[in-house]
Amino acid sequence: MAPQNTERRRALADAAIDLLGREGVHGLTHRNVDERAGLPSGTASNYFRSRDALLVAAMERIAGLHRADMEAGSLVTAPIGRAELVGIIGASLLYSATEQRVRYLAVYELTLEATRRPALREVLTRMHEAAVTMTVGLHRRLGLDTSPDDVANLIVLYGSTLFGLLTGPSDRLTAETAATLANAIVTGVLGPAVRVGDGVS
Amino acid sequence: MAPQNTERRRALADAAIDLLGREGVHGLTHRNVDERAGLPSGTASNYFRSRDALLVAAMERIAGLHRADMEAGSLVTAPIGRAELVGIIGASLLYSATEQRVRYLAVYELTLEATRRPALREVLTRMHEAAVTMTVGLHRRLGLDTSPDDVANLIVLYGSTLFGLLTGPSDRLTAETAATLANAIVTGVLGPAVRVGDGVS
DNA sequence: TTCCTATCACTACGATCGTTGTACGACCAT
DNA sequence: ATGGTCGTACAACGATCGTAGTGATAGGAA
Repeated sequence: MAPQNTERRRALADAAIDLLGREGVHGLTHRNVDERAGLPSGTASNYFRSRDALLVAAMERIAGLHRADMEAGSLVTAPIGRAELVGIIGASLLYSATEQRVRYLAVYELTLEATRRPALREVLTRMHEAAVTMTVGLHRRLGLDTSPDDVANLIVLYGSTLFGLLTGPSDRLTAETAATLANAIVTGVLGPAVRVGDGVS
Repeated sequence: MAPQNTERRRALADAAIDLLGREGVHGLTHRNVDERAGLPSGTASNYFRSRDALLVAAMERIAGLHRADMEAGSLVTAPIGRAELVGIIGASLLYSATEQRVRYLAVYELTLEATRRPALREVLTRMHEAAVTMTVGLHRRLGLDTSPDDVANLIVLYGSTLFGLLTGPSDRLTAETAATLANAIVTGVLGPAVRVGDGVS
């Protein structure tokens, strides 16, 4: 019988995330999760009956953490312009690639794994859709009229860029690089310079 | 003693790549490689004494294939402009994400794994440097004076974007998306097009 | 020919994998 | 207190893992 104890489930999911980010998919085993969480062996296997369930739990936990981070970060309410958007994106890139490095490495491990696991893919898709919705709302609150399509493109490009930042040489992991990339993302998606009727191509 | 038979090594490396792309790092085992290559079990273990060696071999084989593709693709010698560069990059993105999907999924599996394996990381770094050198040469031959730094940025962004394309929903895998992304990459790195009569403030 | 050496197919080993099952203990309604 | 339910700890299963080692064989040197 699968226990419900949510606190312990969370602890196990956190351990799984840590494991994924540090050791990769290949290192994610029930026993390793037990060990990393400091719980008696067999516990993870007890809560998540299959390896698939473990992966899904990790992904869902990350989704929760990501959402919390986004909500905490959306305290900026003043109307902003293009430059400030670039600033926010750049800062977020740097934060995710350094402070939350392990977490987002785990995300990309799971992203790759989702290619072959329908269960994971579904969670990932939902997470992406939620992110788009939230970000559109955020942009509105910031006084930006970015279209949902453009927001989706920004998010995809953001995610891709973060991957590059995480896996690239560590000397590239600077505020400067992040700023440059953020500018490239925004300029690339939204087109040059902010004008009334913005041009896409 | 480790056999040298280069043809068989290549066959095994190809099987490893296929396995990485289709089943992920977790699916790469000596025995699976044997099976996929249609060789008696024990062969892969014979040629590549450790799992690490297998991963490195796969990475190096991909580097070779990638280089070959690049050289084959650089037959375009006429001087080109910004639009044509975008076209080439877009076509390349689409080709890599569809025709060579498995190969490049393998690349990203290895990229993530390189985070934790010095041997792999070194191969990957060399591969990236070679790509920059080659691409700079290609740009020169095409009549473009893109700076090495910009080329490096283009490559990083290209790689990141390809990751996004490979792992995103399959309905995004179109020539149109590829073209849009290619334009975003070029515009983002090289800045907005410098055209006469363009409304750049 | 005969010997030698490199290459090969194949086997063996201990460790660890994912998963399932069972027995103990805490808790709650009665 | 008692009976029953649920969470937990732990053991055990067969399968598969990474790796090392063992003969057999084939082709050139002597």
